[in-house]
Amino acid sequence: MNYWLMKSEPCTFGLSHLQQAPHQTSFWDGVRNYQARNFMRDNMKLGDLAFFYHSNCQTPGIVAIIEIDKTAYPDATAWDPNSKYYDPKSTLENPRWVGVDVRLKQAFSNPISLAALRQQPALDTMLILRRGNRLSITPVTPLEWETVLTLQTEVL
DNA sequence: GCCAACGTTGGC
DNA sequence: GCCAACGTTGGC
Repeated sequence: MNYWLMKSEPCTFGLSHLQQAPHQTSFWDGVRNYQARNFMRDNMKLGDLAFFYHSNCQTPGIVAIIEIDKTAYPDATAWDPNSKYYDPKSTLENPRWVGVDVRLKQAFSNPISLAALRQQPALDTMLILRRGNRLSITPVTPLEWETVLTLQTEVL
């Protein structure tokens, strides 16, 4: 099993959207970066766990744990001319972009802020904390995963 | 709103 | 294949 961190702007798709989705499950669409796509397409397995990270908002940070509910399949928003994710180079025969289904596993009652993550020396290696990193999907090591969990004081 | 850092594009 | 220009990201 693998661990991941998946980043989203809460005004576009945040924890509240996922909580209100049927079965608290949603297609993770709109990824338009090849490296992030390759992680989803090639490495994400059913049952993998990911941190749900809110970016570009008042308090950036990890707000929940989500689980990969369905492995990668074509992202239909790339075919929709009315979508802001439209990409004319993605065809039905040769889809360029993919997404996965994610299911909410645990919403943190106390989200772990970016500032709190930065205070942890053990998390220096986390890609999300690396200077200039912009990848919306990044792998997380088991050690990093456990370290983040220890910061989550609220148990259930 | 600012700006550093990065990815993508396209001319050559 | 190089690289300048441009667009985007995202913390602050």
